[in-house]
Amino acid sequence: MSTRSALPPGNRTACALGIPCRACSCELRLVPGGSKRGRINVAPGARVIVQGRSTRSIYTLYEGWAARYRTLPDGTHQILDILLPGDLIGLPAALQGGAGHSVRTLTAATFCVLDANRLTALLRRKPRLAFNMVRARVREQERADGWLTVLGRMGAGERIGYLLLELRDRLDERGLAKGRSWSLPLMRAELADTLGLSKVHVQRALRALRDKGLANLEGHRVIIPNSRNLARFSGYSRVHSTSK
Amino acid sequence: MSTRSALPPGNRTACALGIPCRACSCELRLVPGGSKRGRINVAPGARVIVQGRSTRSIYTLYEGWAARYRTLPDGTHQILDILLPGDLIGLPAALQGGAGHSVRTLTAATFCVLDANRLTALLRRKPRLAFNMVRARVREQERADGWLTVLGRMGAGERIGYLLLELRDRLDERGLAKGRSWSLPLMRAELADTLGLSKVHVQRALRALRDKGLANLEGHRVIIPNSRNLARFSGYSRVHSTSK
DNA sequence: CGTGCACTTGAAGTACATCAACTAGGGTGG
DNA sequence: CCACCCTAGTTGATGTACTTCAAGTGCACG
Repeated sequence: MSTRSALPPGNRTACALGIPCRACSCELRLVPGGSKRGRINVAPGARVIVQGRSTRSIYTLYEGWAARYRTLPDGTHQILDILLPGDLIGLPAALQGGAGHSVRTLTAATFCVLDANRLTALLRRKPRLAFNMVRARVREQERADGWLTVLGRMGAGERIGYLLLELRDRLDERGLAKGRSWSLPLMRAELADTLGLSKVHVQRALRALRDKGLANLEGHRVIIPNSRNLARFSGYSRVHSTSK
Repeated sequence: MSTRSALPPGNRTACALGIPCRACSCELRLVPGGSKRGRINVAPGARVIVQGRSTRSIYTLYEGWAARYRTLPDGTHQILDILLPGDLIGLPAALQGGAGHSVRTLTAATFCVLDANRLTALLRRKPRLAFNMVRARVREQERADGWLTVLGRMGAGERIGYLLLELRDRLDERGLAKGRSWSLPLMRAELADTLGLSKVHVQRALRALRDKGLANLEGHRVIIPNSRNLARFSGYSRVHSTSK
């Protein structure tokens, strides 16, 4: 657990609820009537949210990586989003009594647990909090729009480049980017399920990217020699984090 | 304009803001400090929101169809969503000072215009309104998740079936579905841009669907002989509208 | 020292895109 | 009225990006 980096204290931009944080990204104790329940540690591969089931808790990811995904009738998966420290988890499962997706950890992880009822009550009473959450949801939709475009219109190499650059920027916003080489705890199959490709073809596209000198993924270590080149190639452009 | 159907008065489920409606789906005059500005009529093909530009207004579509889409550097398009009467338009352009997409009308259309500043002020003061909007955004994300899965994992025929069924259900929620035959004001090129396919291949997949007796799209008239069959084929399942 | 799993590479099939030709309405000017 | 064009739709032929099946490698763990 110590090798993975948790969200640095005091990071507001990454906080899913837009609330000033001290000890942790979801420090709801700072809010009157706060609803924090505590933290839980979870092994890699554990399912935190199960497709179709409702929950009485909402989570924020504090440390480690997770994936939000949908399982199809034929048993295949589509990963809808890679979740990083600071991300909010379980809003639909709590608000709508069941989500159309599951969430499972990709690494060992720590979650902050919030009481769903108390959070929704809080949302009703605190317009500022709800407003921040609307803004956060709008921003998430913009990100989803990007992925719709990627899956609808781009080839395998572009998809991989887009994913790598977006992950790097999201890590960077959270103060978790180390430089031009960083660790990506995703297996080939999980990359494939994210990108809408087969495992085999992900492999070939990775090799092509390496041959072109655009990106290098050996083992689980990412090296992007020139991110501007890769951005141009893959059509990625950073979306500014809504300041404040 | 008279042939297109507007949102029936009093329809709450389809109201983008979750507010009881009387004369119109976005009747913000019912809310204290309401921010309605009036309506505008727009010709088919007009751009209401332009990618990258901010707006001082937010809109709801009152009558007609529109498309939310992203333009790529090479000039191609990806349609991110088909907008129907009752849908909210321009939240990112107003809240974030610029959206990553454009919106253009597919038919002649009428929009209700809201003042963005006054709406955001309202959101800050009225937690109930903001809470409703969070719920609406969460539901929209679930819908976007479905499309991510469709584009990532499904073939051409399934994509078309999914689109037709989802549109029918969304029209139905709004009281605009007429029966088993209805009008779809989308050209082949727009279908292609929605589905992440080429115009030509959309054509072939349509023919295959007709040959299988699953769906019939002649001109701009849709006939689905047995929607359960089509739903099974295309992996579509209706998401219940959040009651209340 | 096998046994299993992630990864890698090769060969063959399929679903899609692209290019190109043709058809059918719908408007316009003569 | 017809000759004209313009655009949306349709169909055929060919190319390509991706999938699937299959075999083999390297490493971790008993």
